[in-house]
Amino acid sequence: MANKTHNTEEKILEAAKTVFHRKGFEGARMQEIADEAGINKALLHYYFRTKENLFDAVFKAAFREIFTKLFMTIDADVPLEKKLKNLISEYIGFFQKNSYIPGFILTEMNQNPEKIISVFKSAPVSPSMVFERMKEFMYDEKLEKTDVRELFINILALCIFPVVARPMLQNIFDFSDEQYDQFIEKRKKTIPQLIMNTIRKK
Amino acid sequence: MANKTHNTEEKILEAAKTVFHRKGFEGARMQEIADEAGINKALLHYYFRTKENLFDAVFKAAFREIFTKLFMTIDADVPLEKKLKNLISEYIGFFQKNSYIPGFILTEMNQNPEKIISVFKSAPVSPSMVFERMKEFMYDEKLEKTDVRELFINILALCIFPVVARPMLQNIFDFSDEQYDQFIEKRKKTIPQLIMNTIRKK
DNA sequence: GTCTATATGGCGATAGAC
DNA sequence: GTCTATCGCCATATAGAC
Repeated sequence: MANKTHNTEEKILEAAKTVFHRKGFEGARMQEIADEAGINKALLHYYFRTKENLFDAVFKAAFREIFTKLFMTIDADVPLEKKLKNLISEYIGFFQKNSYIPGFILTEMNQNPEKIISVFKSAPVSPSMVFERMKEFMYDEKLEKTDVRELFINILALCIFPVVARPMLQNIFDFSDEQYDQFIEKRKKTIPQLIMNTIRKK
Repeated sequence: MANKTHNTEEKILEAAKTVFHRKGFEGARMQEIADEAGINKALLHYYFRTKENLFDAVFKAAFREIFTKLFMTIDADVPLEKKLKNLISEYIGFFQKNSYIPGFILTEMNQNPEKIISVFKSAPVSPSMVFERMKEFMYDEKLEKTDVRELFINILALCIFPVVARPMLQNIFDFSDEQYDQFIEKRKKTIPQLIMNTIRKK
């Protein structure tokens, strides 16, 4: 007979994910997480002992998710232009399904940088690995002299900002949810074009 | 003899700005704000009654600051290419001096979108005014067929993301504070080039 | 207007029964 | 493993003297 450890633990993590993503560490309430999971508050502490432990688990998962995705797409064996297109398109697609993750990471990064950086260093897939992999790949191609760091940041900025600033931007443009989704969808094509413009052999 | 209302009120606002920018609404403590202002906790409530009132004042100020800056630069009477260059360069310069503001706005926007949107609507300088002004201006020029909304978002993304994601990026690239500042400085030139590439008559 | 002292409530965490 | 009840603390907010 299987005990209920895994079931309950996963329910808790799922609930914690929802609440932490929406409210951040300081804003989240253990009671709210318990309600979301359909269990008692004491049980949260039985499984994770402290709010901080629970948060760490959620943050690490979010972090792994977003950078594993980046890594996989960069590592595929296809030509540069195609790869950039895939990278950007799949990355944006990922955000459409996981729109809370980027804001969550940026928020906690700004409010507790030291702690968050320690997560970077211990992570199995680190941002710097992703960046190094990208650098290697870029040097293999004959391209316009390009600062790869700048390229890296530009791609992330163009993909992530529209997701994170969505409440503001949607309001400015007076877009419905559907219209904004379509707008993002269109960027899967326009961002690769914009990026290729900056690195293509003249 | 002037009473001390304005002096004290300004001291409080200045202190609250510092603490809220660093910790966000939930993370900030009234005691910490009082200490920062060199006054007593009870006095905060005498002037602003609730933490929320105090926060609103700070948020509105941050909001006004960032969009007034955008508006001013867009509204200057110079040719397009020059204007874009100024806009981006001055906007980035503004962030170098006010690096907490973008992260602060994004954080609170993600954690309480409804409330934040109400600030947008009541603000004297609204983001949509800035956007409309930019749109008018773009149509006066003969340019590559361009979605002005997309252009607007791209500029904001490229300027703001490196500031907001600084803790992560600085860690990835293993940059010192000075090196990262230089890196941002360089973007005052490269971002306008990149943007002009996308809209210049072919 | 500014302070000290205190009320009030909520939150993370634990004790202990089942 | 899961629950109810409760502790102890800390944060916002108020009362009231000066």
